[in-house]
Amino acid sequence: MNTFTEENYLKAIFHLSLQNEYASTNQIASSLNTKAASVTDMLKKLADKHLINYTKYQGVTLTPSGEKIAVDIIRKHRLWEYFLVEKLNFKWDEVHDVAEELEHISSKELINRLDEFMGYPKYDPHGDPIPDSNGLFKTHQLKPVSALAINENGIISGVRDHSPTYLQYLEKMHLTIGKKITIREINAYDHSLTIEVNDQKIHISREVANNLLIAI
Amino acid sequence: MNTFTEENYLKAIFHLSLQNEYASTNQIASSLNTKAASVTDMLKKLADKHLINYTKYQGVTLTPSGEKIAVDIIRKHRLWEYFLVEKLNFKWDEVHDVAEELEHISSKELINRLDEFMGYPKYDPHGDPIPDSNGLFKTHQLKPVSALAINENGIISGVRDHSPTYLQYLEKMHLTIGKKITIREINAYDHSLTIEVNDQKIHISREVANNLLIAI
DNA sequence: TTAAATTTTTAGACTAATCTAAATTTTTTA
DNA sequence: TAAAAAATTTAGATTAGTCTAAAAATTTAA
Repeated sequence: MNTFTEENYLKAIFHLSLQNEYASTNQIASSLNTKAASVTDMLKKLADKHLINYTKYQGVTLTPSGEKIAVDIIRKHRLWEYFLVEKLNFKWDEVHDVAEELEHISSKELINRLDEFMGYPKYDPHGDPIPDSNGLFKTHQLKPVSALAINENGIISGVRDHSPTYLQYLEKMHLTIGKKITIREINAYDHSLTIEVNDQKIHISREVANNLLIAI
Repeated sequence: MNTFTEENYLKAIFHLSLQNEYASTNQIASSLNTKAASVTDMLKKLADKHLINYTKYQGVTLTPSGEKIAVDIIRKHRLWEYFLVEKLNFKWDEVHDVAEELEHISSKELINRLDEFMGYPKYDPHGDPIPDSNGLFKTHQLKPVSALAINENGIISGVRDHSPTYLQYLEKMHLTIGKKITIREINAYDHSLTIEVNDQKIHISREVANNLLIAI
């Protein structure tokens, strides 16, 4: 079994590798709020355990066994988030920190029964796909709202920013997972948008549109 | 916030103090599967934090703030056990180890919502009382089945041994929480008993009867 | 009531994870 | 393409929790 800290490193490397194909020491340090020197130490340890591919100064990728552990943690994180929202009435902006703790509970039996209890959900409250017990999950194709043209429409299916402030803002604007939106106007100067949701026109900035994702 | 280890020490001291009024270094060591020297170190640390009353060589008791933390952990442990059995269909002999992990999840919000979700249960699957969010709980009066006389009856309300083997045995004999039993025969030689449950006579040893508790 | 047995504490060491400061390597840029 | 900047690693400490072995205190029992 691995420590919580090792699990957090593997998870961070997994997420960073999705964007960049490999993770650098500084990226890992900043995503874990730690220092580069601490990261180097841990990378050596994870490499000794054959969980990452590591060459000094060259960044790291996960080995298959490292990836398995990371995906397992992500499965647990997302299932717990679903549980918190669907069963305990948490808001989608309140679940992250609690799930960060719950994801380290080790029992496989627990997580599989929780999955069953909830009816094998496919997506968490933020639209992120939940890996099944074999670690398999669809990476559904998404694009930002800012990539849509006038009069195009789409279903809100994910977010690129998981911060409470952003999620609270979306909630207030009724821009939640599953909602259908249509682009009505695009401001040529600042790229802000007027969009239609629930038959109402609302105005959102480019920044907001960039972080809001639509199913392709 | 305290570490998992500190929480486990406080919980162990709480449980030992119920039986003995104070906890000794060796008792703590054996209940935590660690060595006396390690316990002494930790006792100093907990005393510095004013969570225990500690005088060298004299054993320890919890201070009010130490007890509050211990009761909080016990509340979480028992609520999670209830959840595992009632919602996720775990057996009563399968929940202990998972609850040992879950009890350290820190969110108060989580545990209070879980409590609400389950309808504020008063007892866990083994009959132990669940403290409420203020740390209050009834210590209901219980006595072992071995203290009953012939033809006396009672409702099974708790166990003194929480080991999986014992719980599995009780389950097999239908000696579960809430069942009504009547004493029919007491063997003068080995103090084993013939008791009636579900209109069936079964035979149990003195040891089994000693660890099975009846409401007074 | 003193010697033996038991319990507890101290001393000193080890591991995991972290840090700062300094050294080294890689990347950028002029 | 060499000097400057940035990124990364090494060196040496620190903290939490643990251990073994030895010393000290308490309890038991002859």
